[in-house]
Amino acid sequence: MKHPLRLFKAELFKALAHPGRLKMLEALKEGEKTVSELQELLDSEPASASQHLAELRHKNIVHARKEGTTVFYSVVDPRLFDILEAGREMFNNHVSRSQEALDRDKTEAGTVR
Amino acid sequence: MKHPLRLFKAELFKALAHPGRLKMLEALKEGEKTVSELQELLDSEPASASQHLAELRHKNIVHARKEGTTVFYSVVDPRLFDILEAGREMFNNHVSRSQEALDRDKTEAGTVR
DNA sequence: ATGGTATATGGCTATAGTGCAATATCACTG
DNA sequence: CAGTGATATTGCACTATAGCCATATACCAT
Repeated sequence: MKHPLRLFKAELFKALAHPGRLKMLEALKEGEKTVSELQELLDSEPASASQHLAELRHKNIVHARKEGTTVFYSVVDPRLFDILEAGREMFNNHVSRSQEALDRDKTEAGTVR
Repeated sequence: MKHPLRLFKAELFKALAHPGRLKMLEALKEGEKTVSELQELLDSEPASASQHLAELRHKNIVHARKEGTTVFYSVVDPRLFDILEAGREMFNNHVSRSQEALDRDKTEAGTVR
């Protein structure tokens, strides 16, 4: 393979690049959740959630534990939550910057040149 | 908008979900780079790199500074590098786990049951 | 059978890569 | 200093591939 690390990262971020999957993963921060619980988070068909979970499973981002007929999911590496957290921070910074830009423009608009 | 934070994250990770863009962003850890320099990292047409940069630009992940005919790119929020770093750690953990699994299987294979 | 999940398939949209044209700036040269 | 060419970067049109959702079907433990 050409560059395993970069390919892994690309696959990882691809797995995170979807609001539904993000929502489910965020929910898993509290610990194990059943498929049914995760499905309820998404406003789409149950099968859809199952497909998203399969993707996360295949990339070894989550682990499935079967107990009777119900399946419990959990994230494999807690480091994942750091990534999600950093993403949130970047969002906050992004909003701050936008706000500052707005303020700056407003001020300049009222300035006599 | 439904949930700006999650949408932002999804867009962010989508932007990172490509080996070429990752490579360019990683290179920007050292500081500003020109488009030409970044293009050389990718083994594809110059136009391709330019499009990827445009995508990163539109999502406010990188900033473009024009000087004459050459354009210098830099990342807007250094927190991005933490995400990349966490991704790398997850890769390392992933390989470790795989290796352990292999060792375990090997041992079990040689074990009389 | 039924409940809880998973997979297969088809249609639709989005994204990637390529080749080529367009624009902008700089460096010459006449 | 107009004209020409070289360089840097972007935009556009096209084709190919990948992702998403929904419907339908299969699995598996009770």
